Amino acid sequence: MAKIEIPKVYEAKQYEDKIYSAWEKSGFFNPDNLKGDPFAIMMPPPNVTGVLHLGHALENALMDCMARYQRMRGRKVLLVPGTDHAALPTQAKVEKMLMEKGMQNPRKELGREKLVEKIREFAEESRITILSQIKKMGTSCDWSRLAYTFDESRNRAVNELFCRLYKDGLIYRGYRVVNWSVKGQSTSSDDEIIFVERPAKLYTFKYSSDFPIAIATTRPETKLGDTAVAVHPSDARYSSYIGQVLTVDVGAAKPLQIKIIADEQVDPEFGTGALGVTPAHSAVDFAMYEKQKSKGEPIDLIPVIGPDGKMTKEAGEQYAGLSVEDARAKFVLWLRKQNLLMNEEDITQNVGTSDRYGDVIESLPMTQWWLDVKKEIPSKGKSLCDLMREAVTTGLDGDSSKKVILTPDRFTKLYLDRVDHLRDWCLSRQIWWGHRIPVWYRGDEIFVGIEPPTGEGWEQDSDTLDTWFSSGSWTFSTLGWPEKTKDLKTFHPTQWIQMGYEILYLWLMRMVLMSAYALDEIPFKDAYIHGMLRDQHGEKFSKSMGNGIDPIEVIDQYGSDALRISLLIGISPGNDSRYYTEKIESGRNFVNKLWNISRFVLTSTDMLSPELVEGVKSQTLADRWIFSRFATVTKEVTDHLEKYEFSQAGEKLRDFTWNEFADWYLEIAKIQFQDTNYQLPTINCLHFLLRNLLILWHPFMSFVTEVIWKNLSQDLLIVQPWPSEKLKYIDSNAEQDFSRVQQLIISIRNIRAQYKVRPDKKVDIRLQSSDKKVRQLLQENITIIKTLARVNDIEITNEIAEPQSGCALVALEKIIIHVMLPNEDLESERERIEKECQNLEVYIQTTETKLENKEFVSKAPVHIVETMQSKLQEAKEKFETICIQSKK
RNA sequence: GGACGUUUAGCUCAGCUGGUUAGAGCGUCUCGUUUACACCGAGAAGGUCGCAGGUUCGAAUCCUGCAACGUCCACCA
Repeated sequence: MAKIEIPKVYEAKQYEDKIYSAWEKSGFFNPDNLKGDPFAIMMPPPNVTGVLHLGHALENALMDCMARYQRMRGRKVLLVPGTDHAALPTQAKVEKMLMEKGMQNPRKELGREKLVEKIREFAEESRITILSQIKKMGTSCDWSRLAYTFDESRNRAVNELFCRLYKDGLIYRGYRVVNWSVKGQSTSSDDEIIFVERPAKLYTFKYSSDFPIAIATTRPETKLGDTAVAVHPSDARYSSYIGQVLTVDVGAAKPLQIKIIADEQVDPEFGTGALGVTPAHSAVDFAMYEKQKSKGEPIDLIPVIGPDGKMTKEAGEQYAGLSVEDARAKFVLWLRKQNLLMNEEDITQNVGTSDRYGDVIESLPMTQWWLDVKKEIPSKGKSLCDLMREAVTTGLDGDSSKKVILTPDRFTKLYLDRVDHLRDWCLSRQIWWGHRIPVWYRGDEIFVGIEPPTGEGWEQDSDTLDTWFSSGSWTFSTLGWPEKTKDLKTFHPTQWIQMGYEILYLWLMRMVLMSAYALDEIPFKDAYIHGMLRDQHGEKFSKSMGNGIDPIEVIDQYGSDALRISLLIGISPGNDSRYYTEKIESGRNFVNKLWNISRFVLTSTDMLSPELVEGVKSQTLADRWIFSRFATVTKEVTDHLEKYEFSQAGEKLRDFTWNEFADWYLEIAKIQFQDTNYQLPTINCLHFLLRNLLILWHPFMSFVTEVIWKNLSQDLLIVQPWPSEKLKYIDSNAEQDFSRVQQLIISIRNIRAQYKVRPDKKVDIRLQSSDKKVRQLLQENITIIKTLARVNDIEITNEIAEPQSGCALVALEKIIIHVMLPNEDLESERERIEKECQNLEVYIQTTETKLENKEFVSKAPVHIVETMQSKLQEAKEKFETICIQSKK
């Protein structure tokens, strides 16, 4: 059989694309071609606002590692790929691009149809890029089930959900205060507001000179729409005024009717302890407005700011049409002139801004579509909030099999806190890129339905739905819901999902809500929450910082596997991690190491028949040792992966591969090749271990393992069965014995290095042990010791010999090593021994003290005490031989 | 104002339910062109585990307090 030619260096670029197509062609990405219990993972669909960044590379690494592991474990794995149309962010992005190209107002200039077309073009381009990037990352997803949050079947799911929720009375149309972006000319949800700190002025004033209560505000211009003053019910200063209505004229269109109301939420300590209530322009004040209404003591609501961000007619002639800032200045000036302004104070305040348009969010009253999260669902007797709470605590309906487990656990608490603070969700957006609200109007008539109504004159609501409304149904809309498909039955609820903590509220909660409502199911059993990827200084990656890194460039340079392994190792769930060049270089180095390990195994041995590999028989100590270690590591890696401890699994596997298999076993295999008795079994061991290592590594480094595998088998690695925990290989005697030999070799190397013995110079040694078994062990492994420690002559003896001059002395457990130094250096040898003796003395002393402590001996577990005793004994023996003997 | 996270070797981080003399990668130092690999090999140096208390026979690990950094939340108008 011809020898195999394998290049010295693994060039990832040459193989990756070919391997990916081979996988695709094989059909194993599609669970229909697999057997076993279903295991579904839904890919968090990347937004088509842009292309993938390093964070996505981390996500793909996590998902694909899990998918491949489960597939090899014999599960019917479905990983659904997809993208998100990201309604408002995408429209905002395209509008911005159009404006940069010179357009003033894209919506006006293009109109609905043309603008949507522009956005679609952009989105399609992004989608195509994203999908190809996912392939570059090696993600083993089922492309036949590719989904898009904005495609037809997802639209059907969205409409169906909307209609059901409407029929259950959970979706309603209401005139309420919304978060309004003037720049974006649209509402946004509470979750899409970013609070930024900025300096502001807190003005304290009275509405009129005879008004009994002063109020404080940072938004004086909104006070033109005040209809109440709220005080704390137990605030003695103001209690006598509660219930009174006072009329003031501050220059608004009509004199204001200010009612003094009591509200628990007012902080008597802040400002004057009285709050000017502007129901139209504050969510908090609006809540008071509603409270008053339900109490039967209504107050008015006067919008003084319009959707264009300008003051309205209600604000009064002199203010109408002014910008908020101008109106504020003018109103403050007026207050000052009237001598009503009592104080001006610089403070910092948190102001909400639109996450996409960046402008300050105005609170305005508008008629919008809302989802009531607190209202009882007729058929269930509980609210959507209740369902969300149940899903992570008791399980839905108290069924613990319907419980979502978050990893790490601490996110459960954050989730629950959030559920408690949830307010009704504003669903409608005044943008055009998105699922159009399935509601039609004709005069006063309203029609809500999946299909448009029949008859003349109906007009569909021009608004679209919040983008998260469609992503919320992702786990089941991707499986064909509302049809009762086979996929839905097989794969829902899904098993596992991963996502960053930044979308825990935005997405995870909404998926739980939708799934619990529509299917009475949780969307997934396990959610793994990962941290954010940051740059080397711990800064967020961002466009404006210019520190972005293109994952595809990294893959081009270092390979997909190197990127993957460097993202997976050294992370812990929920915590941020840093990305830097050294990390990926060491990933690349390891990939190459595995490549060269394989190169050695494959080129230095002829190809073997599979039968021979299966019938492997380990013979030597080294064989038994490496098999035992392999079995232990297999079990550890499996256990870690079962617990989603990717990093630890990878680390253990790397340590085994590099520090044990390559550094020790491979070197010993070279020695065993020299002996015809061991040659064949050694080759066999190498092949067996290589095969299994490739399997264990496959979830972490899919490409390179598959490339190497080609040399071993006709079949693809992707569906090879995961090695069962070959516990029969575990051999603690072999591990102990081998470790003795290792210690010995390391000690000799150590002495050689210390005394600068040239590498080509072999030394003579004498090994003394009173233990017959140990002497036998040394004798059996004498060739290994000679070769790896570069030793010429070894004398193994029972006799306690006087150390000769020019000889270094090292004591190991049950072995004393005499290394004959070619160049005598008595001075440094004495120093070395003295240092060693000091260490031993300290250790012996502290250990003896511990063991003399009766409480320790009586209370500590037996094995701890026993280990300590034997360690002490050993140390004492060492001390005896080295320190006392050498002093003679 | 709350909540959460982080603080371990020069750097980046592991260390699960408390138990051998605290680990890894990178970097540093010394030596090395041994036919798998210099994207390598051999060896070494380097840590009072943020601070102060407490619980315990025993604490990096559990409890309390404090500090620094970070993140999220909240209506301080």
